[in-house]
Amino acid sequence: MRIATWNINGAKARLDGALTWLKETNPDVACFQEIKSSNEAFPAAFFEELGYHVAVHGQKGFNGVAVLSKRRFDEVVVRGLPGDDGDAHARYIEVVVPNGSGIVRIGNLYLPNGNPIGTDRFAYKLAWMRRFEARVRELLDLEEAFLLMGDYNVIPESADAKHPDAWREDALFQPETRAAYRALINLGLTDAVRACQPEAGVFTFWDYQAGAWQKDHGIRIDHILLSPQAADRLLGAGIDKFTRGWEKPSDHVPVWVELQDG
DNA sequence: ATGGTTGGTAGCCAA
Repeated sequence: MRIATWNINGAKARLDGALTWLKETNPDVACFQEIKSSNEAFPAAFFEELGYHVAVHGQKGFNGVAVLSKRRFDEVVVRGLPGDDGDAHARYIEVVVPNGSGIVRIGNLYLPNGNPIGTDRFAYKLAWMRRFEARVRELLDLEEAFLLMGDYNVIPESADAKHPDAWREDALFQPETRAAYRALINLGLTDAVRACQPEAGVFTFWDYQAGAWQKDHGIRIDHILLSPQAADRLLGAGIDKFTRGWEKPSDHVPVWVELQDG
């Protein structure tokens, strides 16, 4: 089964592009981030027409995540990242979908950007990452196949940026940010794209500004992390770079994995 | 060093 993630940067602005991409690549599951839409305003009916079941954790104007699945799923495990009842940002939704005779759990995340550094926004990013690690530890105890995918807003290594020095003062490339991400990997998760495309210069984001796309000034910040049981089933991973060249593109491109059916 | 662009929403914020 193909499972994909895409920061679409606005469900309304990207509706045509998202539908075109779904028809062209036909993922079994698609996770969207930055839908910038309430649950009510999310255009679920258009996706349902393509055969998807839809679960949304929306927020008007900012943030917001959604999961589309061709296989019917009953279980939305959580809406909103656990661990802080005072956090109103819609940045996490977790579902369980069928995979053959088994199941696969999918956490769809939109990790805080955290800029500028030295502000409460950066502190919020790091606190969010600590809460996320706590959730990952709970999931690992279940010893099941799960994927944690989305816009991590983390550049893991220098090889994940065309010009790493341009990001030295950025929240996405701070030592604390990278250490918090590394801590997740060190729990035993597999970075699917790293495993399948270990070369430098594989990017998922190009800024709208300053001709970043034309100059290939990209970064890799959208990731799919696999539990050991999911990694056992990994057949391939890739990036749909072609969408960045479309009319009215998102500044992010989709990332996907192919998993063996269970 | 600055400004460059896009999206959502209503005179700016977030990225």
